[in-house]
Amino acid sequence: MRGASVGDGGDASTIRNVSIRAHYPVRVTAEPVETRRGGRVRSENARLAILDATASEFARRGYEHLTIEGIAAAAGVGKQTIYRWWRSKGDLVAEAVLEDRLLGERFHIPDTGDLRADLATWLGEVFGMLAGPEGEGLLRSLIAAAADNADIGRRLRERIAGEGAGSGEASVTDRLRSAVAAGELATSAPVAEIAELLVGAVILRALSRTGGDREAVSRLVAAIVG
Amino acid sequence: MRGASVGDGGDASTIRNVSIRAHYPVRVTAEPVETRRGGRVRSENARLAILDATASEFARRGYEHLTIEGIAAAAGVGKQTIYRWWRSKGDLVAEAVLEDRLLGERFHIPDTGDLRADLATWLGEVFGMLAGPEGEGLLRSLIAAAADNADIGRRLRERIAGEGAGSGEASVTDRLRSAVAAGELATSAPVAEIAELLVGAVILRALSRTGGDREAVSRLVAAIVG
Amino acid sequence: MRGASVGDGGDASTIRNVSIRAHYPVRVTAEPVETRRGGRVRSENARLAILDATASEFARRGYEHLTIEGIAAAAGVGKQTIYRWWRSKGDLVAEAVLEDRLLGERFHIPDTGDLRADLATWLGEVFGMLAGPEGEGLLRSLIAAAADNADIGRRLRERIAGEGAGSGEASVTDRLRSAVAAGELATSAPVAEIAELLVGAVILRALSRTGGDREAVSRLVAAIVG
Amino acid sequence: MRGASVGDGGDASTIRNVSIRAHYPVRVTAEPVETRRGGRVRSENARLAILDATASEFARRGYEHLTIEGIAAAAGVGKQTIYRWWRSKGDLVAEAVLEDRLLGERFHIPDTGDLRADLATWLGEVFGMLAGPEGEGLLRSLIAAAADNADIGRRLRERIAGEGAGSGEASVTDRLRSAVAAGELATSAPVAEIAELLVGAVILRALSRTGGDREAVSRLVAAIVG
DNA sequence: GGCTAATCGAGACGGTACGTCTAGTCTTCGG
DNA sequence: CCGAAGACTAGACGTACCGTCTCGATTAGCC
Repeated sequence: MRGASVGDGGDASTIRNVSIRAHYPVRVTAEPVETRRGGRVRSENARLAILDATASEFARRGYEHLTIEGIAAAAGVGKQTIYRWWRSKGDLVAEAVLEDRLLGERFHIPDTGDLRADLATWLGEVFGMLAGPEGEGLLRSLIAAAADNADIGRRLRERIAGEGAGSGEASVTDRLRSAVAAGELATSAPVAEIAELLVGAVILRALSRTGGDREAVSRLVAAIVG
Repeated sequence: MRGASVGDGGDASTIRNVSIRAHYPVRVTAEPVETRRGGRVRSENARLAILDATASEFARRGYEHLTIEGIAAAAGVGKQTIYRWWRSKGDLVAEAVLEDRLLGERFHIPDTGDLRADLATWLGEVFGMLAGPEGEGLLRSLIAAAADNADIGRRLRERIAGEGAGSGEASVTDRLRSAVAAGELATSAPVAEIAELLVGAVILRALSRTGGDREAVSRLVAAIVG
Repeated sequence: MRGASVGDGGDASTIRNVSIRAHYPVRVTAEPVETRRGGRVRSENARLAILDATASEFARRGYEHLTIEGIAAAAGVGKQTIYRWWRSKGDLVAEAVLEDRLLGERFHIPDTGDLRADLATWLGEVFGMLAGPEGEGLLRSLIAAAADNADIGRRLRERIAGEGAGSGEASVTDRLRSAVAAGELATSAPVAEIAELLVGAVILRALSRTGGDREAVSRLVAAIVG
Repeated sequence: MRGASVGDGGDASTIRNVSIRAHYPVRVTAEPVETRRGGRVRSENARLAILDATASEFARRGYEHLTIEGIAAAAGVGKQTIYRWWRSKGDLVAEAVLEDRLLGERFHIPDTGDLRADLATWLGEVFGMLAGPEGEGLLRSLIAAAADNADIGRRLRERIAGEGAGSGEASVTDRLRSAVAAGELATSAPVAEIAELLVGAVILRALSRTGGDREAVSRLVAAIVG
């Protein structure tokens, strides 16, 4: 299936993020960058089409079966346009993760004031997602991607366990800090470590296909913030 | 590079394990198994050569760059002999993991009587292995393999976090139980959950390429068995 | 599709021909052959099943796509039973041709007393067969077989052009001789050469996919026995 | 044995013929061909290397044992480049025959003014070639190829028996016409049929491995142009 | 009736080649 | 110079057969 051609009208008005690599016309930083001489500028349309295609192909086929050719076809783009700006599919997926095209709101953790309940709710949701058919392979695909590409690994950790996850999404660490502020957790509580252990357990469950019922969830919560 | 041919002299005297699939002459169980009619029996030599080659290729190139052709060549075996007995490289690696060809003693956890110290030692070693060049990709490759193949995921969990890891290797859970028996840990301690959280954290560290110094290790230990 | 097993009841009562190779129980020649000691005798059932399967597979798929495995399966026979008695599929087809399993009556030439008319009839039939869907590939497959295997080539020539074609089938040469005897052709007529030229033309037409209408046929006949 | 890589420098200055298929830059016809948009053009270097390799492999191993992989390796070309432009080895050989890479001057027929002598000379040479070791399999391989592929069959017939054989090579028909013009043969002589019968006889001799001494040759000539 | 020996169906073995797919690079045209 | 298109070399994929090598099970002739 071949997507419609992107065209290249140049109406790059909907820039959503900043590219990782240099030689990009629209930038946040003000540095002039070796003042390019002549030549057509990079097409923002193409870039977005590629990232969109990456996200949808990733969701559809998983990281392992992701192909550059498939992405190029789905994006209506030449392969070279991808290779010109990204070194590998790992890079590509890393940027898609960075732009929050893959995780979405799937790892949102609530804040009702009751930390243990919130953690249980969150874990329950995530485990449910793992069991479900649609999200079944998503997290595992992300894990495979992270195993392959350092940037993805780092970003995945920041996004879920880290602090200041960006994109307005609260991470587990953020929720724990909120609990400390609310007096639910001791000030001395090792917030970062707890988050790390919790997220690690989720990943292990994803890898071992071990579902988790309500009781398993509460036992896990009790073990870490008992 | 082509390995020497396996030959097939039939001197399969060093059987190390039991095959996963049926139709195999040497078995532990006494069941006669649908009494074969005709046909040469499966070559144990070929099976072992394939698993050995799988292990060494895996260590050398990682799961993603593992090729069936490479394994066949290294094992001195026809490709069909692999495809006859395993459906995919995932299956192949799963059996190699099952037969302890990949992990070896790398995740051995000591038992000196001091649980916290032992856990710290173990975490330190594992983190060190992650940082080192040789084991650098090993765990991440195993994670990728587990993301791809359910059997590998399950087996990996059992082997490291599970109980009765088999092969005489003690798992984290085993060590924790020993601590409970020694009175170091309360009888009510959620042993399985602690092991899971700990192993999960290791996997997360592997994915995020986050090293861990001595202090980070002790903070992690304190957070979980403080 | 696997043919029913041949069984091996030993009721080899319907022997139709003599095997090419030695070590066969039923023979014309009386030589005792290195007096075998013990051992099971060759199964005539298996031999016939193999030749039948060869013929039907040949008709169905042609010489190029004939496979030993296919024949073995269709005959309900082990591959080794084929390799024990024939060296190649060429040998196998050669014996099938020898036993008239492939040509049948397809190249029968009539004898009405009018040589030219008979030749025209014969050529017309053969050309018609070439055009038809069923016999379309048959002659070409035989040609391919002959190109591959000397025995087949020789036998094919004998059977169609040669004298004493055996099997009660009259060859072109036989028909020409009959014409000489009837005074239709001069005693000095180069019978063998005429037959050769005629059959060669048929083969060339088969290879070049050149059909031949009634007129083309009579022109050919006129050119050779004008 | 792997041929040197073709490179692709674009110095395709020695174009020898016109490709069969479309989408090719160098053409005789002036038709603009659906005005290509983008895309690298077909490499003439690769095309020639493939056809050369086909010819040499054909001569060396014969049609049956010709392999696409062998040709690709000998031509220093990827397999896909072959499959992109030809559907089968039959197609490939057909184009090689079309470009006169296989027959060469081997079937050249002399014209001394004495038709019968010339035919005898020609037949003698061809039969000699059939007997010799180098050309032994060549004609039979071509026959096998023709049996497999219609284009080859047609072309083979044109080239040897047909008129206006192209490539400046005179065919048997051409020689017969010359004899008619010289008054050696009656104007009413069925030139085409005589050529066909003669060439057919040659093919039959090739298939049946029947050599032909001087006398056999003259008998054949006498039978057809007596 | 046991022994010896060669056959039978069956099917695993090391290999070769198939035709397809994708990687990453290179080359064309058009904007 | 960018971008779409698409040909290029390279090499792995999973399948089909090759011809060989065991298997257990028959089935003869000879003791």
